[in-house]
Amino acid sequence: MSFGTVLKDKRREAGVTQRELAKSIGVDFSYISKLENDRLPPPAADTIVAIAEVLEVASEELLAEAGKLPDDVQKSIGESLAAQEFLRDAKDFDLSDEEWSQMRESLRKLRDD
Amino acid sequence: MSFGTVLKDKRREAGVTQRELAKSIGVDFSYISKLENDRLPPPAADTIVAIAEVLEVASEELLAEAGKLPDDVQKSIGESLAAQEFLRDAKDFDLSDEEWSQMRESLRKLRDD
DNA sequence: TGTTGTGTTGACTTTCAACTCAACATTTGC
DNA sequence: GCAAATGTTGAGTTGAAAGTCAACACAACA
Repeated sequence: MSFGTVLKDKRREAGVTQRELAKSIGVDFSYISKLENDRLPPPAADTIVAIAEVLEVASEELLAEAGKLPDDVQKSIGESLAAQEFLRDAKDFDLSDEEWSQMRESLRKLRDD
Repeated sequence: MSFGTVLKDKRREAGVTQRELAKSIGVDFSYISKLENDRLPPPAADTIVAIAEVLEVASEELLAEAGKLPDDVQKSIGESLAAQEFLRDAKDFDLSDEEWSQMRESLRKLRDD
């Protein structure tokens, strides 16, 4: 499932035309067409987030398909040495979805005093 | 402490000239000069990693100063929906260094059964 | 049948990242 | 104090990201 395929499916589920979607995020409609047919690489993270908002889907879904991180997340973890160290380890461990989910739990526990 | 300042300090500590460093990573020496004086934005993540290797410093240190993630980490977490969800939460929590360190501990515990 | 709404394609543009090249300036060792 | 080593600066290059614009295709339906 490519980014284009997912985008096309989600857009249709939302009952929106390419022209409508394009207008509401401020790009040319032909650009949407090319994305849906994988003629162009996925757009910038901001644009993906804007698309997700219009189509009312979780932005992470489209972002992951595109292999991009939202800009704010990218910035906050990129600037933190401690976060970088964590991510290096996490990458080396090659966590499963289930394990990432458990890490989310650990996060929550860290905070719910 | 800018990227340039850190680079200059680390390079001098390593006892290496701009021309030597430049040659060993395959860029022009004038580029190193501009980086050290913050006349240009930090280089691509790959280049930063290459610099760190030559200077024998932990790449994370320079990467964090530049606000960049190494390409392999970027790729592996960018493509994972579960990782994205974790990072969204982590960013919202705005973890301290100490807390990131604890998360690393949780990671380790997840694996050493 | 023709016109309206929707999607596709090719060629081009604009901006930026990541540099290089040539010239000049400054510092350091003798 | 001068020559060699080292560092700085301005202008230009190259390639890729993120699109635009104009033209055409196609389906459907009045």
